[in-house]
Amino acid sequence: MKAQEVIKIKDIAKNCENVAKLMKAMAHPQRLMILCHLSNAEKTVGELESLCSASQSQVSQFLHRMRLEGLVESEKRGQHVYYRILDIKVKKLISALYRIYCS
Amino acid sequence: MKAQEVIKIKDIAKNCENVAKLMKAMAHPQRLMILCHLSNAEKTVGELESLCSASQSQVSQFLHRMRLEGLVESEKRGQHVYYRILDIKVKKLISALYRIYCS
DNA sequence: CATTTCAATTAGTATATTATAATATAGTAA
DNA sequence: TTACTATATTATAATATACTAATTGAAATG
Repeated sequence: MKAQEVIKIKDIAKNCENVAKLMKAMAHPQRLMILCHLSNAEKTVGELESLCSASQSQVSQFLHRMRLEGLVESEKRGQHVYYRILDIKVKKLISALYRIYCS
Repeated sequence: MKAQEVIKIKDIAKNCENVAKLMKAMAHPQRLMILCHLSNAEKTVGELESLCSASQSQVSQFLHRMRLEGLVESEKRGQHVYYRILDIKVKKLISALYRIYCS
């Protein structure tokens, strides 16, 4: 991070609604975990279920919400539904979080 | 951003609770706006009130919450209470958001 | 066709969040 | 003391979110 990066408030202001909305959608331990897993590769609902130790219903509901908000997209192939990240901003943000928290 | 940065899930997993908590605290249009203003310089409650077009009560409650969660700290000087960002991670995250959304 | 598997949906309850309005406190100035 | 300014607190109502359990749907397999 640049030491003294000046945030131009006008630039942020017009985006605050959108940014806050995205953050809100991500701001849940298991939704965040789901996104982290998806940021590496697409996964099926069942895989996410065990990876995130959440119930089938919960995972399905989390994914539903995140699909509605444009964070992820799904595709049915064979007997599974594969989910992957749709919004590139989500990937960027996950990377940023990774750098901030895991370095 | 590196094109194909691999997120190590184990690293994230143990932090998901904390990261989600921080994001949740930031994930509100006006709280985010407050933090953006504070990321440039400390401000009084009254200043934030007009900068963020929120009611006195709202700003006070937002600040209270964010103080409880360790995002900001306050100091009384003269007749004003000055707030500033306490958690360096908040500054880093705001910078990251700025880069993602405003470039 | 019947069964199984994977996923989505629905309903119900509990909890959290938000906005608003009203009131309280603390410090300063007159 | 009174009045004023800055900030905090409280109560309430409306809305949103989260969790659980149960049901449903649809495709695949026997």
